[in-house]
This record gives sequence, structure tokens and C-alpha cells, in this order.
Amino acid sequence: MRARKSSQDRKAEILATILDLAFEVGPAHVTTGMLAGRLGLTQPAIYKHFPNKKDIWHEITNSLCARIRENLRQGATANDPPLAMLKQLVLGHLRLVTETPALPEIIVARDPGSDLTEARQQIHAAMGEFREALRGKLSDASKAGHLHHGLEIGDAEMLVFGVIQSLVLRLMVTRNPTLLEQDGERLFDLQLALMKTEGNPL
Amino acid sequence: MRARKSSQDRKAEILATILDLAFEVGPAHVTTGMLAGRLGLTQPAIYKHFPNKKDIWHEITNSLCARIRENLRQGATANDPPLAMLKQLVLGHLRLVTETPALPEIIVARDPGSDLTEARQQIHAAMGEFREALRGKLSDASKAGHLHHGLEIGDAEMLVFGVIQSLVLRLMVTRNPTLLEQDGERLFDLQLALMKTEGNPL
DNA sequence: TAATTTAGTTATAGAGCTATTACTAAAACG
DNA sequence: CGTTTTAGTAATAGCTCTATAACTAAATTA
Repeated sequence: MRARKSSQDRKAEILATILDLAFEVGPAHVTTGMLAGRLGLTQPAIYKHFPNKKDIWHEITNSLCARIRENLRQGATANDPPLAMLKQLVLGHLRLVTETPALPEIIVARDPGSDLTEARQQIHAAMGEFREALRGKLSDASKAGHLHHGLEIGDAEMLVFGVIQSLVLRLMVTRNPTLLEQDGERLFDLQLALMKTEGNPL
Repeated sequence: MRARKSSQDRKAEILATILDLAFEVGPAHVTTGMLAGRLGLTQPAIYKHFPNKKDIWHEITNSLCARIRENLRQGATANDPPLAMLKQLVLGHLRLVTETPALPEIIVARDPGSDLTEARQQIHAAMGEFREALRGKLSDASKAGHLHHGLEIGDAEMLVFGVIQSLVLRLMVTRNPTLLEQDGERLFDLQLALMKTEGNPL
């Protein structure tokens, strides 16, 4: 019986650790035993802080969705030109993924039980709002004449989202989050330069 | 004791079914029981055809890698202009994913045991060759002056791969492979039009 | 047609995971 | 300081999954 911590501290530790483990072994394969082991506890100790595993994911979900939407609000309130706000949205999201590389793992996770089903659905919903926000900024930019006319907004959104996806898949394969933001900014600027009205930008 | 089939037929059935299930529930969550159930057999029947689960994935891996590389060769042998060959590579890969939507699931799968580890590694290797091939075609096109000079080949590769990734993630979220090829061709053409030397292409 | 092979069955060992129960001792509180 | 609360433990029930063993009957082969 060692190192007894306050419930609040321990809960926070558990939530942070489940995200670490989710990135390492995949969200669906994080066990209560692993979680406890990493915290130097026995497996049933987890159940002093959460009634069941699903509820741990529930809190993770709320926190991640909140952070996705926080980024969304930042992009929405500023009064910059639409393409600057678009860049803020994209780089903000890449920063979130860099800080929490478990996020894309959760997005593509499959789970046998229903522990992660709610998490996945909620995060998909928040990501849907993110894509809507991208679309909104692209639409504003297009109306302001900043993009090639004839460029469909839906297609532009797919291309911009593709920049993010390309980087995120590389993260999932290499397990290395460090290059995301750096390469992200360069690629985003490039993709946008290609979509802008003014001629040869390179 | 019903419907006894030849070993060859049954093996093929098992391989086809594990891919179906991998798309439905995720590769790591396909159980021998599920597999047998879908084929109208009992769970241990699977072990009359494969010594263990890992070996089923091993055969799946070989078959998928072969198909990835087959597409690669088609793109390599033709004598078309480099950007036409690039398009062939990309659309060929999207066709493969449409026919076998479990492929991206395997690429991002995490498994607790080591059943899928080899599969994932081998497929990552084949996908690395695919990206190398994209890079090669883009390099040829660039040298022939078909692309904006100043466009880094590595960046161009990320953007083209991003088109694929954007579509693949949508597939994983919507579970609907039907739109891949159709939208794929349009988005690829668009991305390439933006990267081409000749001015405003829209 | 009789003997052999083998695709299939039932039963079960053994491992890992979630969650509960009963107990223990460190904090918090009066 | 004594009582209460609660973060922790050990033990274990119950479930699911992989794989093996022993057996059975449908095909194949002699």
C-alpha cells in the first residue's frame, strides 16, 4: 500500500495515461491492467476512480471534442482574411494532433465491445464541424475572389483536408509526431498557393 | 456434418471472408469463431486449413502485397507521358482499395498479439514502393517541364498522396467504398491541373 | 467394396480481460 | 485523538478467444 494520491490527481493521471497507451498500442487494446501497471497500481484500483472502462473513454471524448471545437472557435472569431483563418484552423488542428497523437488512432479505431463506439462517433461529429469550418473559410475566400473561380468548394476542402491526412497517415506509420507542424505549414502554404488566383506562385 | 468442401475451396473462402470481416469489425477483432460462423462451420474447423491465425494473415498479406505491386508494374512498364502513368498508378490503387476496403484498415491496424504485425509491416513496405513510384513519375514530369519548377518533388508526392488519403479516410468513416474511384479521378485531375506548368487551368 | 484419408464435429485446456467482493490502511474530519 | 472515509490490495467469478485432442463420417483410392 504505497503512494496514495488524491482522487482528482489520480483521475487526471489515468486520463493522461490512457491517451499515451492509446497511441502506443491502439485505443481498443488498452487494458485496465496496462493502465494500472503504468501507474504502479493493481488492476482493480482503476475501478475506484471510474465505474467502468467506457466511462474513462467518455471523459476522454469530451475533452478531445472540446479541444477540437476550441480550435474551431479561434478560427471563427478572428477578423483576419479568410485564408489566414483557414491556415489557423489547419495548423491548430495539426498542433492538437501533435500534442495528442492518439486522436487519429481513435478516429480510425474499431472496437469489439462498445467502449469506443461513442468516442468515435462524437469525435467524428466534431471533425465534421471542423471540415464544415474549412469549407466556410474556403467559401468566403472564393467569394472574395482569392481562389481560382471554377474551383469547387467541396473539392478544395478535400484537397486541404488531404494535406492534413497525408501528414496524419505518415504519423501513424512512423509513430513520430515531431514533423507534423513543420511540414504541415509548408505543405498548406504550397497547396494554397496553387489554389490562389494570382498566377505562378513558386 | 454438412456441406463438406474441398480444402482448396474452403481455404479460398476463409481468405475472402477474413477480408470481409476485417473491413466490418477491424482486422484485429476478427476471431476464428466469427470466421467459422460466417462460413457455417464450427470454430475449430478453421484449424483444419491453417495451423494458426497468423498464417491466415500471412497469406492475406502476400496476396495484397502482390496486388499493390502488380499495380506498380503496370504504371512502370507503359510508355505514356509521366503524368498519365502517375494517374494510372493512383486510380489503380483506388480501384484496389474499392475492391478490398480492408486494406487501409490493415495499414492502420494495431494488434495486441503479433498476428497482424507482419502483415502491417509488409504492406507498409509495399506502400513505400508505391510512394516511391509516385515520386519517380513526378520527378520525370518535373524534368520534362510539365510541373511548376520550384515545386519540390517530395512536396508534390505528399499532395498527390493526400488526395488518396483524403478519400480513404472518408471511406473509413462512411464505410462506403462506392465513391472512391469517381471522386478520385476528379480530385486527382484537379490536383494535377494545379501543379501543372500551363497557367490557370480551370 | 473395403481401406484410407481428411473436413468436419464436440469438448476442453489455458490465457487474458472486465468487473466485483471483502478486506486494509492512509487521509480527512469531528 | 478517535472516527469516518476512501484509495488501495488480494482473490476470484465470468467471459471471450486461441488452440488441441479425440472422435466421426464423407470423399478418395486401391
